Amino acid sequence: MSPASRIKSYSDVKAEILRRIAAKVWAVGDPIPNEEDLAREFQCARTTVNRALRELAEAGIVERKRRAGTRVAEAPAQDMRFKIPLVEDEVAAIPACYRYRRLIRETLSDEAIAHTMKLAPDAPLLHICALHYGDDAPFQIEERWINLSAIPQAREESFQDISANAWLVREVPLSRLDTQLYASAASAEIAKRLAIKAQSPILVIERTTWRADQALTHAKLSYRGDHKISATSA
Amino acid sequence: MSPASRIKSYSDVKAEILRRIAAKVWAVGDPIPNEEDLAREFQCARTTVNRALRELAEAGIVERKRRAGTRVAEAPAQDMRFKIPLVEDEVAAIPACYRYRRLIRETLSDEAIAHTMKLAPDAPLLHICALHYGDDAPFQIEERWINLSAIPQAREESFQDISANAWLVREVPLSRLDTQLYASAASAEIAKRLAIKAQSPILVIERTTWRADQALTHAKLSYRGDHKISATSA
DNA sequence: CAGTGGTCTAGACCACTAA
DNA sequence: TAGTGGTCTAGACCACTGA
Repeated sequence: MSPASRIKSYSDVKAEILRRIAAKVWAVGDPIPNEEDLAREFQCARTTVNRALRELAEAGIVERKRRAGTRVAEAPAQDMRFKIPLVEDEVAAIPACYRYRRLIRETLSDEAIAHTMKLAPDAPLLHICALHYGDDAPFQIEERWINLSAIPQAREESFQDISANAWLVREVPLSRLDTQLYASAASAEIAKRLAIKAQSPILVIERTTWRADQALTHAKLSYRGDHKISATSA
Repeated sequence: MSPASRIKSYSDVKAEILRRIAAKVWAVGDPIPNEEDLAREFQCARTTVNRALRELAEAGIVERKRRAGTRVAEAPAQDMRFKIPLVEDEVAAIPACYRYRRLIRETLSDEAIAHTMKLAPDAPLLHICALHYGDDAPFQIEERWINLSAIPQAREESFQDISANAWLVREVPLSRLDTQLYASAASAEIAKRLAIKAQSPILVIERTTWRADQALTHAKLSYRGDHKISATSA
């Protein structure tokens, strides 16, 4: 093998391991040497090799099991990180001029939403519907249901000047998100709001946010069909 | 503050920091103590605190700058990891019986695709079109263009029994992916293949895979509109 | 230019689990 | 039960960069 000429940092170790996998020195499914042996070969501390392998495992490149060792993963890295920024920033990045308009604010109960949020069918919800514009063209419809038992302070907020999304990011940081993404046909109402034809394809993101297994909010974000979500993965 | 009763591991440190952010002991935008001070408070090694903070920074919860210190991030963690598995596994997870059928295999040049792949307009491409079924219902259309200059060995493969996707994962591991995701209306041809009505909404994933800035393949994966992509994020 | 985070080291103990 | 990865420690040097 190569004399491990200048491998010093954990990222060097990562790069060298990636090189060997790409060059099929270690093929998919194959075991690779244990941390101690690699550390000896690369003349570095085991900690350094450990960090390299740990990060490769997080990225899905290798699979690690105690006692069984480390292997090149079978289905490497098919997962991607999509960045879903605040709409404000999304619009600003186009670039376009951002504008926000609240359409609806009401307190109600909704059986279907409550079910999704795992709440009692008659749980009190604050329902907000709003439009986000880019350069005066409708960009996204945000429909939001807030669990008032969990976030009572939402009662005090009009959401006239700040979107529920932005408010929640400030007010209730660090919630866990469940996200679903799918294509749908625009209903008459949605089509009107997005200024497209009824039955046009739209892209929908549905999200429920949780804190400690309690649902805080549910959101349905509708985009025109031509809206593209991008991601890059190493 | 709390006497830092039983904080021993880096994940305890993470949890405690998250707790303090959620409890607004440290509000969004605020600086938090440096690693040495935290290590003293938690009575652990700085390395332990470092790992906790590093992972929180990777997750977007905090922002770190040398000399300037660590702060609670302004727009915390709006990014998600979507897992896009091999179709085979996706179908098996439903669960349904997976079947594959190749529709087209041809060598051609395509200006638009070549442009996307940053190749010469007349670059030779291998074009594969195939259908993935779940329980005999069309599940996904895979259209694939392979850069034959980069992957000449694809000429030898019929893709009759193995999908381009599965073949590529084995043959060309570790490529970088660019992904785009959007909603569209089914063309007559696509509708027929997916056994849906023309103009129905479909979900499209387009992906280009790269190795060292050279495009290897481009893929267009079309799903019925009701197909949902899910993700969870801490 | 001083203080912060970034990383490496060498050694140790532990938890898990496959052989 | 032996071998692997998982983690902690204490100390050190370095790179960056904002006060």
